[in-house]
Amino acid sequence: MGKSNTVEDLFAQALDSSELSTKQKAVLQASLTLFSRQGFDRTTTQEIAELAQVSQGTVYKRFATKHDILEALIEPFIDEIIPRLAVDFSETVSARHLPDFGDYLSFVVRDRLELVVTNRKLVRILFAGIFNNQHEATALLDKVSQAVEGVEARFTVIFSHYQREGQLVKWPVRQIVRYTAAAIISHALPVVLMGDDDEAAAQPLNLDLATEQIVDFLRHGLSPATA
Amino acid sequence: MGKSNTVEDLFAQALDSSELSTKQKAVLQASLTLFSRQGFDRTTTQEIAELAQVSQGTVYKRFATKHDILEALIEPFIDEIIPRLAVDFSETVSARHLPDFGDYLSFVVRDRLELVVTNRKLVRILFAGIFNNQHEATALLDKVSQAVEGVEARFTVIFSHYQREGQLVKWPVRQIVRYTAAAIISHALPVVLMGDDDEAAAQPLNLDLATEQIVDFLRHGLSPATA
Amino acid sequence: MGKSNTVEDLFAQALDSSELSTKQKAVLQASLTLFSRQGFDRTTTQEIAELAQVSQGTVYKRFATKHDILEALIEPFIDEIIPRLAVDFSETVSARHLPDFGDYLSFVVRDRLELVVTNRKLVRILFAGIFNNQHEATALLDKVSQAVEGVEARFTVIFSHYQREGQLVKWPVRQIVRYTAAAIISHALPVVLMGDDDEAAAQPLNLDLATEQIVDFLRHGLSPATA
Amino acid sequence: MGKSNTVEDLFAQALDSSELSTKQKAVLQASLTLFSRQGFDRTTTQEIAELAQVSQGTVYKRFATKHDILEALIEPFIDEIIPRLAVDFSETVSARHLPDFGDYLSFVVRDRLELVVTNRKLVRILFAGIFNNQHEATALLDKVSQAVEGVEARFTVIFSHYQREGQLVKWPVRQIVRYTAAAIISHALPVVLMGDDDEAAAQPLNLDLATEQIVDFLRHGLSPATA
DNA sequence: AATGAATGAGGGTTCATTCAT
DNA sequence: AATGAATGAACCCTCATTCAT
Repeated sequence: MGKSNTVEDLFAQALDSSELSTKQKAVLQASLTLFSRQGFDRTTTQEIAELAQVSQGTVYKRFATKHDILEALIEPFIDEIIPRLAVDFSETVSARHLPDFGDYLSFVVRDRLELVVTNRKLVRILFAGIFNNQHEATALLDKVSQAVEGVEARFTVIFSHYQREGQLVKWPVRQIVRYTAAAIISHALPVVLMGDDDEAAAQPLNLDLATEQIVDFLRHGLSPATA
Repeated sequence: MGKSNTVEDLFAQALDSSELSTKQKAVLQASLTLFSRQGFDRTTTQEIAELAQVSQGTVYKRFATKHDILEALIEPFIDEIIPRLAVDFSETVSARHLPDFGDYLSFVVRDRLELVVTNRKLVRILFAGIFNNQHEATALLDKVSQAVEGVEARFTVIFSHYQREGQLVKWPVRQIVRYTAAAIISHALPVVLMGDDDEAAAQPLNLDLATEQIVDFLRHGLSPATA
Repeated sequence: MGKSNTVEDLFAQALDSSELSTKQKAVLQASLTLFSRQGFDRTTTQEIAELAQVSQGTVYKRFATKHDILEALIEPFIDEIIPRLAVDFSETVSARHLPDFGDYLSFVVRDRLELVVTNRKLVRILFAGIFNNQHEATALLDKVSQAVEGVEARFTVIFSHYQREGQLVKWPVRQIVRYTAAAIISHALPVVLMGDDDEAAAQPLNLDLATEQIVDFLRHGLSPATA
Repeated sequence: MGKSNTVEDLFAQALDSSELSTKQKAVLQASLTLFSRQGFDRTTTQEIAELAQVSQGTVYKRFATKHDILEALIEPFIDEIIPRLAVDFSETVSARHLPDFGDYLSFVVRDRLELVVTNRKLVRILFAGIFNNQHEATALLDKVSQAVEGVEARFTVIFSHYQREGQLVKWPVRQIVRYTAAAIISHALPVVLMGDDDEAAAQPLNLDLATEQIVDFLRHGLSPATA
């Protein structure tokens, strides 16, 4: 059981646990699919009911409004998974004490890629919300900011190790994180944007290859040699 | 002045030229603001009419449907500006024959950053559309793909120059473009996501600083030295 | 003791007797309170179930529809209590043979006031139904008419006694009854309309004083002297 | 032009004036009829639209909610007509200086009867609301109380005149008003409760006869002679 | 060209009622 | 007898779109 399981488990937990009946879970699953496919506003509760093979009334038995369904999907992701993963993650890394920055990068990049790809429907919904609503955008950016701050110290420790050993440029943590994230997203974005209708084609990303390329890039940059 | 004007001019042209009356332009401007602020689906034609200080009937005098307004905003950006800029840009670059890859990067990065920041409302609308609708997403990805292909040859020429001189790693054009774009977006995203309600605070990005950081990153990468 | 018990007993009987389980009685009691407080249409079966501390299914175990609950509350009042009271009452009066019209009035007025106040929740429901629905109104007016007709002969006998002795004006029975009822209602209405949420404050009517005032009015009228 | 015109004019004014279009007035008229016939809660906006020969959307063009329609009907009656009539009325009476209490009573009773009968639909709606909702009941009782207080002084003046001349019992104003109102209502109630579907049969009350009976009652009371 | 009243299809939501456990 | 999850018809309301002026 590697990192990948953890991610999936956390999400599965969020859906499975709770006192949700089978039908309520079907409602959430259908909503996830439809919100992701055609957007929150263009998804009718009728459609949700049909896909979940449930009556419209059942949709409203547990969730008072359509927006509550959205929150039921997003909140566990925002409020639990993101911060928890951040902590788990940095703990795991320190524990392993990866001596080589390349190994560290491989680990981080692969883990993040997997997280995004696994939850790509949710990521799509999240981003749609952010781009659609400046309030949501600000609110989310704040949450992310706080989550990052909460674990920034850990990263500082980790990074300073590699920096002392001359394996990592001495930039502020945030800047290093930013470019790492950007490189990851540049690979993840097409996967996130592409349709999921054929669930079989849901793994169009070669995780190993992508990781290798990103790490290559992050280690050596575009320039083949330092001036 | 210089490049910046070009971008603005092109967009202004797209709005001014046409046979649009003052009121119709007000409609487009109001739609741009509202779609960007609260999303296409959550913007009513009533709201557009009010912000444009126009009757609801007037909105429909020129545009048959609400979606037509969206297209009137996006299409010039997609169909004309992007490809034209790509061409203009590569022509300008070849013409100038920047001998140093760093200079080239500075030029490219600053130009792109400015493009995104200037048109951030439109960018927001575009991304919201993409994340909200898998069809739109696929369609747009295709268009971008084609646009890139159209100018790929030019980039190949430019890049091979720097590559021959040992200033640029010998990766495929697409990969170089991808990471360049990713680094740019990592700086542009917060600006795009932040609200525009206070137009005065609309330039929270230090263009020079951001350009410098990105170029720094793209030239030397995270690693301070090559193994 | 005395008349008051009769009224309450009759109503209590109507609820207790039947083959109603404890829970079913709780349903009726909760319905009475809620229908009276917020109206039949604005009371949900959910609310009834909650106030009765019973599941929604239980509500429907005994009563096929929500309207059946209403009928279960109203019908005993309409079909049994009103006519029976009318009979009991006129019998009691004849039996006692009150020689003075003032004494007769005191007896009648107090009895009626008590009846209305004791059953004010039901009265509220009844009136709401009447004002809300012209069919119900007509139907009820008919029933009341019939009930009155049924005992009109008795009243005629009683009244003619007082009329012969010069204690009562020689108006038709209906007219005498009408004004008596009107005077009673003018005192009972505020009590009926006021809220019952604080059951302790449920007796804001001084029965003795009200009776005295009404009798005073009915005996002497507004004019202090006859022309 | 007698009193009757004044009452009708006031109500007509309330509907006609305002900046209501023909269709909006039709909506109000249809709502008045339907609310009165079958109650507010059992009237659908669909039915209102149909009776008003208007689309459902039109109903909501001027009134944001169904409840707003109710208020648009009731508020002018409560907030303007009632207090205004009270003032107009007492002024008229003082001006005329009716020397005989019987004449005064005739005037008052006829005027009130006419008011209630003319606006019987509204009265029905008002009472339904009161009996259906304890909050509304309390609120309305307060308003009525205030309105009465506002003109109580005038009545005191008028009444004391008759009282000094031995034409009126020396009871508090409120009590005299109460029994007068009760007697009026006892005649008006059947008319209010009866259906209006056949508008031709809308005058089932002989105004002259009813007035005469009530005045008779109020002057001499049930007792043919004072002890 | 512009207006704004009018339309009506369709959406989110409620709630009386049913039924498997 | 009792439960409470499930149902689905119907309701209030919204909003893109039309059209007479």
